[in-house]
Amino acid sequence: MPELPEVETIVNALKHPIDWPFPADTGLALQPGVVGRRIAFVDVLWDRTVATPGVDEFKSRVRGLAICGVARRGKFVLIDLPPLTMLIHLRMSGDLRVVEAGTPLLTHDRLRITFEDGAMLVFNDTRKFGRVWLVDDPDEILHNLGLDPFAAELTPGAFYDALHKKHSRIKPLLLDQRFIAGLGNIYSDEALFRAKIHPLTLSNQLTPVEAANLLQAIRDVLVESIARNGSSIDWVYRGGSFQNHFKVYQCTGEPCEICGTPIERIVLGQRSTHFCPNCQLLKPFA
DNA sequence: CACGAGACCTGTTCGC
DNA sequence: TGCGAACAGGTCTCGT
Repeated sequence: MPELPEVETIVNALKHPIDWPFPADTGLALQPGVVGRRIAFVDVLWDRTVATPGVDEFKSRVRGLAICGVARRGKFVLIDLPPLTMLIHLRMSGDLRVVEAGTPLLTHDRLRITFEDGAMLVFNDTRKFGRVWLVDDPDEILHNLGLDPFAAELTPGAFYDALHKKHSRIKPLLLDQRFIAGLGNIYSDEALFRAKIHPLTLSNQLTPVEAANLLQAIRDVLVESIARNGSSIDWVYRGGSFQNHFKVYQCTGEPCEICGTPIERIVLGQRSTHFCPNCQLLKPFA
């Protein structure tokens, strides 16, 4: 489920007061958080979930550490465990939940952290793409990430300059986490639609006004999604509702909300790409 | 440097 | 009904 709004929603939930009661279901919004809890032990149910260090060292190094904070960087969840940092990437199907003592494991649980008070933080990941790192310095893992879309340094001018240093089609470029950190397939398509930019447009063909519009569209769509706890699709359900506000993503064949033209789907960089062929005209290559 | 293909995984949905 | 193909929120690596 994880693009920036979904990760942000999960991180916000992990920051909840730890004395909140556990809800009857596994709903995200009402679960207690983890900040302040101390780790008793860790169960690794799928070894490859642990990216670094080795499973045994991972387990021994986190034992006894207390969580002092939780944050997001791009699509990474950062768990501050002085003197270490745990990083979690949910990839395609990862999910985190906090459960009370005695709660049984679910089918696709891959890693479980049990705290001294009995509560548990569980990483569930159907497709096994998700990874967890334990490092001294988070920059070991994050050093290649681009700016966060909300970073103050990412001014319209800076965004325009970055676009013009590249000669890439804009859609795959937005998915490149080294270029900008946090966008995925949904929000790239939705932002390009809002900015009326064709996904095949070359990045260095965008004008300053188009660049500014695109940056604003990215921020707008992310803010709106975060306000709705992100998007929930198919069997990966987190209680978000932004999927009800998609304008193009998975709307192939449906009329464009602006002009009525059927939304088209193409494959770009091996990812489904959705756009309105009338609102998002492709400029002739210069 | 830019891009496409293949890997890594499991599950659901679609088409015949 | 059955069965294989296509597809799914991500990212890495390799070859051209």
